[in-house]
Amino acid sequence: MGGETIRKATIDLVRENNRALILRALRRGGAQSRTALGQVTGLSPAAISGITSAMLDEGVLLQADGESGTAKARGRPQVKLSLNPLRGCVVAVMIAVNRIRLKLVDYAGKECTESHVDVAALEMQRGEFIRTIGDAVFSLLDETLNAAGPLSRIEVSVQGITDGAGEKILWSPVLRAREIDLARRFSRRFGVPVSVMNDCAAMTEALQWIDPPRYRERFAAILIGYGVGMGLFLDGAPLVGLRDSAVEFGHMNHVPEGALCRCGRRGCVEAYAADYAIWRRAKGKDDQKLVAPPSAEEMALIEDRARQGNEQALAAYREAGCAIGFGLGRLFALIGPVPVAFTGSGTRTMDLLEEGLRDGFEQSLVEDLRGELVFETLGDEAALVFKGLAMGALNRLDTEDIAALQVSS
Amino acid sequence: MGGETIRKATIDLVRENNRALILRALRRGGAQSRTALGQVTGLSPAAISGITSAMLDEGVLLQADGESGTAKARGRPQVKLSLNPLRGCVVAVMIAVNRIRLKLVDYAGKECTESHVDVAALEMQRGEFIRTIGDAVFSLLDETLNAAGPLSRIEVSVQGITDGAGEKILWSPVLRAREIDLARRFSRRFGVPVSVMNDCAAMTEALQWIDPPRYRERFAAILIGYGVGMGLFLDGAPLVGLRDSAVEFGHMNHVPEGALCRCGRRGCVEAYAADYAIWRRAKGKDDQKLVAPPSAEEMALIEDRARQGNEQALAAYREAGCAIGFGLGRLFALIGPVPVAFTGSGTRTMDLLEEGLRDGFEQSLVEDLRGELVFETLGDEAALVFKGLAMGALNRLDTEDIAALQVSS
DNA sequence: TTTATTTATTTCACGCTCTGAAAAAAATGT
DNA sequence: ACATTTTTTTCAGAGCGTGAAATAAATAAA
Repeated sequence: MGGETIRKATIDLVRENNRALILRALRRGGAQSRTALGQVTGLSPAAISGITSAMLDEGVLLQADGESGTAKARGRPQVKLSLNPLRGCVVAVMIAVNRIRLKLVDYAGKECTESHVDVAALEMQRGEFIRTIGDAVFSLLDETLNAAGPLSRIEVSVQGITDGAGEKILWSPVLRAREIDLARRFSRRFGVPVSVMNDCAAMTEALQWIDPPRYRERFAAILIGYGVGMGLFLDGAPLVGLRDSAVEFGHMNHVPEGALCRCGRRGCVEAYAADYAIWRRAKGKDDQKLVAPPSAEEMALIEDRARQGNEQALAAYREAGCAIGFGLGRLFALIGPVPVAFTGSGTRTMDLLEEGLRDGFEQSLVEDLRGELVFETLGDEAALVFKGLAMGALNRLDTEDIAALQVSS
Repeated sequence: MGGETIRKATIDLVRENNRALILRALRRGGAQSRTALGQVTGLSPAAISGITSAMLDEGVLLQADGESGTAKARGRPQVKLSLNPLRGCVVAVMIAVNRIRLKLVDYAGKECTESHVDVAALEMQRGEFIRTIGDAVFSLLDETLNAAGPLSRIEVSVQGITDGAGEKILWSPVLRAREIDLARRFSRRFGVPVSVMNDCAAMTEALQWIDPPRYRERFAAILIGYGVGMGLFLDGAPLVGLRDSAVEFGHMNHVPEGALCRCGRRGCVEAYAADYAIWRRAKGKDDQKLVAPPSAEEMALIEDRARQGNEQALAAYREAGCAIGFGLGRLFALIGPVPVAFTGSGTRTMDLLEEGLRDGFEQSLVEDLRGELVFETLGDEAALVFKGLAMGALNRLDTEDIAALQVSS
């Protein structure tokens, strides 16, 4: 309301805005006729006609010349327009512990090819690491051949902290190097825009496309597993810090002077809710001693024990849930209640966490006015992250590159 | 980046945007020549000429016909344009405990008249309360006579919770009634748009105008006194909840199962940092018992005692600061570090709070990466609130009413 | 098979925007 | 009185969306 930086508007801005409007309608609603686009966007038939014919010429759109979907209607049949898959493609890169996964998605949003590289990233030098990813992208492009258009964007996700501009990895628990300027290095090598984002931020972009009624203006995505991460979507965009990717829910303090966290401080949410925290609590270890990250098998053992009624294991899950619940309560105290999506390996035991979670939430909740805690648990976080990376990249491609009017034409 | 709802753009949008741009330049930079406006906005001389001549005709702008500020320059002298004070006026209403204060500000931003009504708001019925404020606005308008233009907007602030749309007071500690729909009632009586906002939200709007270099994109305003409130400015606009005014920093949990708060829950920041919390701690009272709000004299007594080295009093201030420090650390964990402005009666003892504040902040801080805690203490909160109300109202008047092109013309 | 009807899309005149260049205005210097 | 300098206005030009009319492409009816 107060201080958005307004910029000068020219006539071009109108066209760019309306081009983006039409692209978004097609991306969200799939192939549509010009008439349908007119209804969705509110633009006049004349405007739709002008804009789409330009985009057809540019090779951005495709006209469904063949059959008409709506047969035997009375008048002239609608001709459906769709995004041209060959207009370009984006590559989504997900950096995980010891494995880099890649997917290539065409302009229409279809996943074409994928690959992965197993690497000991924690032991790699910055240069080698960057080269490895670059080579993997190159191979994937090679493999795709002519199944998709030319590379248009690369989008990278990583667990950890990226910079606010989406250019660098500042720090990641899965990497040894710091301050890795992926964007500059890759955009030089591939000649296309490159962004880096936190994996939880990528998940929020995905949720928006997967379940728009629920995840619309404001919502949060929480990843529980090796650590605890959060992506926050606020007023139509992922919240990103001015200097870094912000949203360090896992390292928000839960209890002053509380349990020891990997980060060296005490009482972080993560020190109660991450794998290692649950494990050490269930094992009755000193919560002021750090433990090595437990394996999936070890966590399964703890889970079994809890399900068999072991008090200490149950308490570990309860306290983990409680830390998250208090954290959510504190978040809601600051930005109001928002729907939450949980993912990650830690959500396998969501039923064990839930009691503590609701308990902690209730205790830290401000007012009964504030509405209920609305959350759901989503399975495969990797699929979410990829979806978010791809849709984010395509969306930026639409608005920044394709909707934008070329200076020379 | 992801999902801003784009709307259809027409040619009118361009004009409206550029009109708003020029109005903002004049409001921020004071009277300026057309040339200067061109440099600030980036618009061509032709565009500036067209827009300003329309606004002069409409009576929005005023031309400084008399002397030229920059004498004896070589060429044709610049003619300064300014906002026409008589274009309209706004009334800012600040609802405080037992006193309602009003200021009338002309379109150019000058405070014209002010008044106040002493009322026992806590004992008033909804209808009587609304009528009392309305009458006060009426009297103020009467008193102003022709010193300002016609009433264009009313902006009301209140301590407590307003709705997200800025129409109702949902709950306030200084009022008995709930769900007071001021906007509808007043806009019917006065025939102008009316907004209601939380007092801390108003302060953020003020900070933006008072010290733009420091308070630009993101910052927080914290009011310490009878209670603890916060206004959060995020990406160019005050953060407001979807259903209510959100940002309940004072009732964000500090310690699970902690001290008893006025709100009935335990461990809220306010239960450590508000007047009554400091008082009861310094007096060695049970922190699980609520106490009546201490008077200014009683608080001064506690302050004296602390300054004389009384351990218990010092601890009260230290713990109050600590609660705020932890709260800030948690806020920063979620949205990244932002500059903070403190106001309110509680800041008289900022020196006593500061040690605990920095201590708590350090303990809850995530990384040394995250930058230092930058804050300042500002004196008179009422002045800030009024400034915020007035500038907010004028800004909305500019963008929503004056920049907007009339349908019939 | 031909004609009427219906619906989708395109075309065109119009009014609006900003821009760039040229013209006009208003001061000072010579 | 004329040249110079700077500000402001004017005007042609290109681009945009709109609304109305024209065109296209199908089915239903004759």
